[in-house]
Amino acid sequence: MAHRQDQQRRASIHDVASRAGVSAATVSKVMAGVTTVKPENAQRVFDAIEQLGYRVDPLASDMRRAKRRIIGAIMPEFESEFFGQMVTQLESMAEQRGYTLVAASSRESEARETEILARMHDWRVAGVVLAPVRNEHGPAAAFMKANGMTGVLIDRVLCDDAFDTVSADSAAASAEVARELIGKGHRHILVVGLGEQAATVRARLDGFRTTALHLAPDVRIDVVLAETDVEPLRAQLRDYFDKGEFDRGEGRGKRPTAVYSLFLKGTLVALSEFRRRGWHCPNDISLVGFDDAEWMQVTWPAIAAVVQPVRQIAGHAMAALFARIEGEEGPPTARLEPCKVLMRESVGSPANGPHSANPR
Amino acid sequence: MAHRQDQQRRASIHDVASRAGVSAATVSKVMAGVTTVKPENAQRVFDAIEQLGYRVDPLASDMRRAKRRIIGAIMPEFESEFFGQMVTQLESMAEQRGYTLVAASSRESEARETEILARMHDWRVAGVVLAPVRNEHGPAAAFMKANGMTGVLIDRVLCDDAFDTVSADSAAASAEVARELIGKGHRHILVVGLGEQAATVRARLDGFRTTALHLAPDVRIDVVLAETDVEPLRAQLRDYFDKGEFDRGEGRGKRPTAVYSLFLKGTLVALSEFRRRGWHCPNDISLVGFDDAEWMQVTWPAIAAVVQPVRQIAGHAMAALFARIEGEEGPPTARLEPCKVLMRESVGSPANGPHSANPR
DNA sequence: AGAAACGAGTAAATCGATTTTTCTCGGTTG
DNA sequence: CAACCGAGAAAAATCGATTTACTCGTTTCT
Repeated sequence: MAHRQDQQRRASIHDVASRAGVSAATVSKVMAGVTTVKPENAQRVFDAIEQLGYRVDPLASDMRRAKRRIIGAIMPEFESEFFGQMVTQLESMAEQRGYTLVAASSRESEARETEILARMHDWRVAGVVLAPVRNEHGPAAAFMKANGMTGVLIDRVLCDDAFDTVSADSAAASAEVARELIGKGHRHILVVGLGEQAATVRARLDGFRTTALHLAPDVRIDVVLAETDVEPLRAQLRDYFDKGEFDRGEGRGKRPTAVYSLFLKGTLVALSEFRRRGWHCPNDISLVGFDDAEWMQVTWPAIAAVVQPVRQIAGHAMAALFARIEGEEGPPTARLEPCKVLMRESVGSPANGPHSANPR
Repeated sequence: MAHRQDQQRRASIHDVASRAGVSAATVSKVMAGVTTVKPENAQRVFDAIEQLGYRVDPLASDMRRAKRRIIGAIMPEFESEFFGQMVTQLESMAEQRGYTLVAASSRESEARETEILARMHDWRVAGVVLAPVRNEHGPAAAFMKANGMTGVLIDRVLCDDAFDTVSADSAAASAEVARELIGKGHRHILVVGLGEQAATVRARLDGFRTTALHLAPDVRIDVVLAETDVEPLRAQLRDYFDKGEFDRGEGRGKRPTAVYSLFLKGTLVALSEFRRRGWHCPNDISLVGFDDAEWMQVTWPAIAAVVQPVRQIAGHAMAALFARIEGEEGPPTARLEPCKVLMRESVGSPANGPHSANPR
């Protein structure tokens, strides 16, 4: 049972050394597993460590090396399942290698992002996993480049000439969504998105549009994109539905029969706008959203969604990062991880629905 | 424009000192704002800092002090909105005071919780915000006590004899839920919960039961509690509904007319069980859940929920923690922050619903 | 005038570990 | 018998900032 100092200051390597009757250097060697130590002395050191409850101070230990055993992670936010899972994954992988993960949220601000990065640079982190607010061309990536930091970009990126990137294959997933919707007979689809500048949103939109037009050249695709905030998007969406003549009961001539949201918040906004109008899925309108969430399969109806492979993204990001930390050279890689599209009840065929604006 | 060393090793305080033609001690004093420095020298120091792009190494800076400017935060998980917001808040408050927040997730395991805590102790963090997996009597709190660590307990706690605690006033909120449900005429209510050992779950259950029985002594309250995992709860819940004679169409004699979930996951489980049976809220059954989530107000129907005051909890936790760090003495305080109860559409009156098991 | 006080600054110790260099001692070799 | 070798361990340097203790001048007070 090792409890000596209790709330006093903790034992240092010198305390261990003097108790074992050797020098601090020897203790260090024993802990590092160097073999040129007499077994007898090694045993005395182990005993002393045990008795004093000694543990290495990671701060002091890191002092001398240029790269500290710390990994920084910068996420746009912590509130969503996606980034929550991402941090959890990253944390456990960093831990496995004896690194400490320090996570910070940029709160969707590029200025803050750069600030955090500068602070992490101050800490001389070994590497950074950056999920940029917009895309790979922001000031944060530039900062990393300018300061020779080691890092990996994830999520809202496609590829970069300086850093490895890992993200979901948005384009492929969107193409599949397009196939599904077109296949079900939808010919007028509204795409809503948030974050006009996000690399992923662009890829999702293009992937969807290309495939949809290819499969059904007569399809009409409307787009409502907002820059950053959710409220402008809500306003624009409301406007879109108000200005169109969808509520005049002319049947399905003008009103979209399906909505594809490129972002989780967009799905929420679309849903709440449907509610405001008394529209139900899938009878009045179909809905698919990028990004899955736990609640989507328990609501009525269950919401169809594109599931991002969080584990894979985190795994490959960390693998790439540690490879670079260990000195791997070579051109940056750009990885795209395949998504799963879960077609749930919120998607139906336009033929089945009344597509009227009157609930019940 | 300060970019000299680029990817080389960064400037240290000695580099600044030699460039300014003073000693390192003087540089340190200038940065600390000590007034006994000749303005001329101070200026030279500032210039050198500017030119070299010098920034203090927080690691080295912390080396000498017993308590480092690091705050540890341990949450049961990162995936939920609640803890996500909590971490975001804690982070920004730590930052404001020039501290770095290191967040870790115990993944609902007490063993991991203690491990993380030990690692944070190694880092000699100035303080810890611990959201324990179960309650204030776990091994983690004991570890903190035994090692004289400074800390605050939040969320799944009531009060403690060694640490300040801050949590939502679960009992009061549950009492309000009881008032609402009883007021609407419900006389047979099912309470579902997860985490039998969590301090908060107990408080929520007791608060609800006491008030409900007080207002309507004839009320029947059934309880389905599962220990830790969500799957056993789902099984128990299914069992509960199967064994009862609720599906036999005997009207509202035996079937509960409302469900109160004590935990977010419980709300999801309840909802999915309703779906499986084709029950709709609020016509077939009413639902209120502890813990709010963004999606709850956009689904159809919107789910009634108890909103925890995350900001207040985080704020008071940090205030208490920093007070202790700065040496405040005195007995530990136990704070209960008031919740808001949002009665949304998922709650109705039993008189209005068919309470039949057949949907549509 | 001499002592005390003060202003401005520096060298050196310190924090706790790691790493390089140096030293010691027993044994071997020429 | 001196030179050499090598295992094992101690001493010292290092990492970068802070802090203590101390050194000069200069001014002020008695």
